[in-house]
Amino acid sequence: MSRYSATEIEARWQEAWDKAGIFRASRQADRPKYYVLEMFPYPSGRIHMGHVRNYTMGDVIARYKIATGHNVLHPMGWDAFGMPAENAAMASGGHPKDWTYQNIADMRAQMKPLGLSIDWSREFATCDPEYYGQQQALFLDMLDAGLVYRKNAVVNWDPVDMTVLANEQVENGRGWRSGALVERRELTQWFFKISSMSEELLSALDTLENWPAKVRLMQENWIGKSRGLQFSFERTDGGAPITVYTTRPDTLMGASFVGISPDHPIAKQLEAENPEVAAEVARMREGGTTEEAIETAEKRGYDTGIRVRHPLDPNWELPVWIANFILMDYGTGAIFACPAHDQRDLDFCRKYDLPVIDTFLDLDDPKPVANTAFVPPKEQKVRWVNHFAGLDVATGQEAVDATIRFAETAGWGEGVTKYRLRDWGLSRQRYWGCPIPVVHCDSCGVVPEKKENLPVRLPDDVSFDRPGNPLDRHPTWRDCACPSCGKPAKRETDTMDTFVDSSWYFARFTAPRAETPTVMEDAEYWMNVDQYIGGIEHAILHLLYSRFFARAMHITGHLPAKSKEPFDALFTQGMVTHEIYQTRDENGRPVYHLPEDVENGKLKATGEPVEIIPSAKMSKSKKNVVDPVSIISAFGADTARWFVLSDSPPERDVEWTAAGAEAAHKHLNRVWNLSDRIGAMQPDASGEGDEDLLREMHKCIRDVTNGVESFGFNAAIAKLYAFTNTLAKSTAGAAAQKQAIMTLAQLMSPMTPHLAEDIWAHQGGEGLVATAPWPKADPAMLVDAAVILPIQINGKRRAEISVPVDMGKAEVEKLALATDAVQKALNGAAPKKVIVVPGRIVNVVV
RNA sequence: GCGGGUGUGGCGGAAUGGUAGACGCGAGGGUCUCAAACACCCUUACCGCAAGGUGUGUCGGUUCGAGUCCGACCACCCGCACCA
Repeated sequence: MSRYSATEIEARWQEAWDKAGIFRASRQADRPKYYVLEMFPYPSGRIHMGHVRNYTMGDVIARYKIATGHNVLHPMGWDAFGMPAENAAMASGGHPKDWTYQNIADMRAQMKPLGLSIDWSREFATCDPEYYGQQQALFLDMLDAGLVYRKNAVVNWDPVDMTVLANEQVENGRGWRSGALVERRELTQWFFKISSMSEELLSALDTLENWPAKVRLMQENWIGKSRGLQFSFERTDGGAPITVYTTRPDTLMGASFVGISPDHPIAKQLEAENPEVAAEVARMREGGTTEEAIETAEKRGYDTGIRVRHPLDPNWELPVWIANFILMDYGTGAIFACPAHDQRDLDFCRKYDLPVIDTFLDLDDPKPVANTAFVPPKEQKVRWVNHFAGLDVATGQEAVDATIRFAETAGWGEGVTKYRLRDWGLSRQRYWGCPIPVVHCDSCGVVPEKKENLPVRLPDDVSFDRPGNPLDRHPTWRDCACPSCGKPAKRETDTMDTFVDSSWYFARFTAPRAETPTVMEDAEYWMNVDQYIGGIEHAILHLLYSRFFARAMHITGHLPAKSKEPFDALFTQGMVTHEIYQTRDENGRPVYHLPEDVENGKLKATGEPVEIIPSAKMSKSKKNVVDPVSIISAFGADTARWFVLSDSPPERDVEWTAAGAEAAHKHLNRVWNLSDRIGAMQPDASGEGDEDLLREMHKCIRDVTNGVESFGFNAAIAKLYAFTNTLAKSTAGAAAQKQAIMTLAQLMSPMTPHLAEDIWAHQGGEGLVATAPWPKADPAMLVDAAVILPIQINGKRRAEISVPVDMGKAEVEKLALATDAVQKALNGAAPKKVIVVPGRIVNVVV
């Protein structure tokens, strides 16, 4: 008898797959294709358990699809541009390129032992000139198509990273990577016209049926479509009218004041002229922009002294206030406040003693607003106090529509649809990114580089001893000839946001070595991604940008029309979490400890007890990390794969526990021993219960297949556990047991491919289990001859009977009524009602 | 504040409106062993000696029957842009 040695068999089978080339994808018109993709990693240098979980899920799908006859594309690459490489270069003096490629080599070496069914021949990194050169070509095509433009813009400047951040990359007023307070600066920037597709990107969300509803909703909110009324208030001093946008124009008769943002041109003008305003506005701008700060921040306002006329009553004058809760970059940066129906406005008016006017009342409880604004859902009917368009009882939505029509007819306002989505600023003042392929010429202006000169390569001879962009201070790289007039000119030194790199890599995988961004035949064949898998953290940015890019690539002829939505199905997996072990230093500050240094709640080294903090996402700072490499060397890849799939539903977080990992390993050992035992049986040995075993086997095929198809990996694994237990206890003959163990190996092969392969070979299976056709459940074997029916009395289970599966309702009822429990409950009386659900249950109502 | 999600044993979690707690962990008991480890077997929602009763966050409702459907509420988690 031999022993299960994961290290030995895993290396052997990986070599066998490699040799057979079974994961190499090529176009085959006669087979259905399947493209499965996991979000590609940033090459940090170390894989973590989150990667293992992400790639294992994709691998299960990929291997299952291979077994069901699909031509599978399952590629892998590296999201390799970005600031950590520059940070590392600044910290330790190396070159971002060397750092990145070394990390890629390290990570690839850590990933390969996982035994993933990846077509490594398609691998690329976004920092390969062959990739970013094609990205530059795409950029030029998009420029041609009017999808890229330059404008002066106030940008978020990160003073630590010395770079511009997209609005979306600013978190609570701080840079999302550096955490530094963001400053506002004006620069000329390149923008993608993503806002030109707002409506399209919004309405197409409805077609993404196989995306999580949550992600679609997040994108919907991000695009932020609203319908409202735009109109102007005339100033009594004859100054330029103040234009406001409102989604509740129906409350105009409840207007209390006009509010403008501290960044509104009028506020800025007053700020420049009047020191008192300047001081007040400065106070409004300070204070955190965090949720908490905003929640607790007091409403602040300043009466400008400006007065405006109400559009419906020239004698009605409203004051104009600067208010800290009005944002300049939404709508027009000016509003009218209706305190009766907006809590913010109400708080403000109570503070500054401004009037509160009810415009509509609750039908059931028509009392005036006191200190809580009356804000019913827009679908709720309310009674109007004084509606200029003559409404009496109507919903808010009806009133909004009526008001817009009224204003348009009267000519003092217009209905406007606005989107919150803003254009995507892509310029970054960084070295380690894709150079923007344009040239600045004194005579010709901004000139696109010629395609034959692509890629515009990053120079290698750069240093990072000073902050800022080394391309700016490079002695020769900037100098070039103008592509248009040939005179000396300067290259653009900005590089692209790394979100550009990840916005089309999925398309590049279909033709990774092509001399054009894509090849239409390959894109036609392989696109779309049938199943995309990744973290929820990319719900908005990456996925929205990719949707935009896919459309842009269609417009520029790089993708077929069907790829406008590039990801047919999306799955967002949960995180891997772990308990946190903490002690405190002499100053009471927390000190964290790696799980491998802790045993039974004590530090291995000193015996000091640790405080155990409930599980959280694995993070280096909390040291609650488990290194996949050490798990693989201790237990093997199959154990790690099995465990990350087994304990929780894939969309939820899974808690890594040492006990769980050991249990997974024990189980795989048990399966291996089982195969060993069955292999040693006399081939013609007969036994008891062949049919029972095979029936269970077919049920297991059905359940595991359903589980894999529906991302119920944990449920599929539970069924595999149960069937293994059944097989271990079976006394069936050798032939049945052999069939059972081989089927078990096949069903396990997407999750634990190496072990499955070894068992398959041990049992004399033909070829590789990786390419063996997926087993089919025989419907006839799924139906049991007899079924146990629970008997309920008034909905409570009291007894059970065993009946043939095809027994008629009347007969079942007779048997049920004859049971002791029912007889006792009836006590001679007739039942009020008997419900018989065939094959399920009998309920007797007494 | 707005939007979304989740609440089931000691723990992770199963359950097309039909036997709540599959499967795993942990725990307890046993076999083997000089002993331990490994392995294997049994038990394990709670209360109760038992009969029996109670149980899926809380309260109500629909139903022959509710973890599942409906209403209100509570708690926790996630996202967000005070979005007019």
